[in-house]
Formats: sequence, C-alpha cells, structure tokens
Amino acid sequence: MNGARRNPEERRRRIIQAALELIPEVGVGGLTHRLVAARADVPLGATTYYFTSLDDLAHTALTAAAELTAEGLRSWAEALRTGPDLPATLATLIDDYLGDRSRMLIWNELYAAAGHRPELRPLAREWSDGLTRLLAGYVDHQTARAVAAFIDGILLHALIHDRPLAPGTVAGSLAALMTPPR
Amino acid sequence: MNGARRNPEERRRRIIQAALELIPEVGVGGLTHRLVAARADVPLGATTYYFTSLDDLAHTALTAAAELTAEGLRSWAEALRTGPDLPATLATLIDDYLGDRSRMLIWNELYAAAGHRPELRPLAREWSDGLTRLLAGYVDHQTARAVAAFIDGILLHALIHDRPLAPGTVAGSLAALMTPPR
DNA sequence: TCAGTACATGTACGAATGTACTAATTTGTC
DNA sequence: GACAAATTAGTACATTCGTACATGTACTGA
Repeated sequence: MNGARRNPEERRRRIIQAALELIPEVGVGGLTHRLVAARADVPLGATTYYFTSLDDLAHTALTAAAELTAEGLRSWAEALRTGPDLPATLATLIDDYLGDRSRMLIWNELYAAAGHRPELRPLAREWSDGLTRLLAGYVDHQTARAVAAFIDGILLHALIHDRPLAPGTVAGSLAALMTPPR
Repeated sequence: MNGARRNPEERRRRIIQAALELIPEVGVGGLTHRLVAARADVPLGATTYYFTSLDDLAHTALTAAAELTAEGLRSWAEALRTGPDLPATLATLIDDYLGDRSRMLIWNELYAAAGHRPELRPLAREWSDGLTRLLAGYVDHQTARAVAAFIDGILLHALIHDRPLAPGTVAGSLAALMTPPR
C-alpha cells in the first residue's frame, strides 16, 4: 500500500516546512528525524531519503528561512521607497515584524546556532547584511550598520520582554540615529 | 580508591565551570552529562549526584552566568559614574565586552534557549533589565530601553560579523540616541 | 571507637537517536 | 506490456543518552 501519491518536491517542501515549525518549539539542536517526520506526517524513511543527514536537513531548513528573510527585505525596500518618513516607516515595519513571533524565534535560533556552527554564519549574515545594504541607500555605511544593529537589538529585546518598545520611541530613536550630528 | 579529595563545593563549581565552557562550543541543547563530566574531569556519577537532572545542571550553569553578568553590570555602573563622557565611556565598555567572545556566546545561547524554555526568560532578562536600570540613571526610561536594545544589537552584530562596529561610530550613535531631540 | 551521614565512582538499563537497508510500489520510457 | 529508475515505507541496529543504583570511602559527632 502507498498512502501518499507521488510528489517528491511537495514532500521535500513539507519536511522543510515541518522543520521550520519545530525550530521555534525545540530549537535547532532539538530537531530529530522522528520529530520532523511526525510533524510532516511522513514516514521516518522519508526524512533520510530526502536529506543526507540531520545536519543537512537543519541547514536546508535554515536556508529556506533565510530565503523568506530575503523576501521580507524586498518588501521593506519597497515600503521604504514609497513611505513618506523614513524613521516612521521603519518603525512600522519593525512593529509588524514583531507580530510574527515564530519568524523571530527562527532568526534568533539561527544566530545562536551560528555561534557554534561556523558554516551557518553566512546564512545568519544575510538578514543583517541585507538590512545594512538597504539602509545604506539612505544614510552613510557606518550609520547604516549602526541602525541595522539597533533594529536587531529591538527584535532581541522583544523576544525576552513582554512589552516591546513603543513604535513611537523606536521612530524617535531611529530619527536620532540617522540624523547627522549638529 | 578515591582519586579526588573531598570538597563538594569545589566539585560543584568545577562541574558548573565545565558546563559554562561547553555551552559556547555545543550550545545549551548540546550539553550531556557525559560531556560535562569529561570536561570537568569527574566521573559520570558526579554530575547526577550534584544535579537532579540535566536541565537542572544547565539552568544552574546559566544562573551562574547571569551572576557574572550582574557583576559586570556593577563594574559598568562604577565606570559610568566616574567616566567623563557618558557615550564615550559606554562605547569603551562595549568594546571591552566584545573581547570576551565566549561570554557573548553564552549570553546569546541564553537568549535563544529562553525562546523555547520560558523558565529561562527571567534569567535572560537580567542583563537587559539591569542595563536599562543602569542607563535610567542618566536618561529617561524609554530612552534607556532603546539604548539597552542598541547595545544588545551591537553585541549580536559582533557575534556574526568579523569586524564589529568601530567604537567611534558606537559612541556617536549612543550620543545621538541619548541627546534629547532638538 | 563507632555508628551514621555525606560523598565518590562505576555500572546497568530502558529509551531515543541517526542512519542503513530491504522490500514494495509507482512512474516514465521503449 | 516490460523494464529500469525513482520513490515509499517499514524495520533493524549500533550508539548514545539520562538516570538509577549498588558499593565503597571519607568525614562527623557522640
């Protein structure tokens, strides 16, 4: 008997999707073949058939997450291009981002995992570098790095605290950061 | 035979110390009784004798790390009290902090672990809240939170990038953040 | 001196893990 | 329809894990 119809690409996607769901719950290090297989509702053999190892699976899932991040950055770029006030628009975008807790948890897991898995560092840099590049279209490079770091700090802050920074405060701080010294 | 002389407190400290050494290398989730015991150079039985479970061991180690953090904050407070220029002094302190990579990795691991282990959140908040409290002695509370978030962002940034933000840039950004809007 | 307690250490064991592998089934190609 | 390749699914196995435990050793106080 063969329960599922054949659809290799779909299956691969489902497994990756299951891993992305699990990472916020158990962490990257908490992934196991069996856990992912159960969540994806595929037999254990499927996860080893589509991925050469568990590390490969985790890495692929995180790569997919980085791709989603890149998409997010493109929409940020679009919003900033059309938005009237740069700091206020950024603050709104950040506030929206804060609403997607699981995405933030994956992002943070990636950062932590990159700490002791050097092969993940380029992946972790994608968000940060992309954001810096984006901001560098509006302010000088050093300032762009500082603003990107500030935004990462706000996200991290929100992960730990019940109440994130108020968008008004964020907008004010961003304006201060991006305004050339008097 | 009994190789080690009796010294329960010393032994407990050694196990915690070993765990703190290992966390940057393998992550909180990568800790095992055997790994910690080997690093601490104690038999396997010792880690289960002194800690009721592996979670207990990890939690205790992270608590010890938080205590070190609290100590660090006290020395920051002292430096800020005597330092002439607030932003410049802060920038120097941050730059010093960046030199201790393993401490930063533990801090980041704690943040990530707190994401999917709620019981760790109070521990994770200690650094952030303490820093905010400290800064609140110099600027209003909202600004203090923003500056604390910025500092966390800088640390995170440094974990992922080869070159951290230049202290000069950091000092300038801090000054901008802490200066009331014109 | 002599219990009684705290500490030390090695071993045991069930559970869970990563991965390999066999066998069955579907799909594409001639 | 026949055949090879790809996919599916279940199982097996060595390894590692957390934890319990039995046994032994050092300390403490009366």
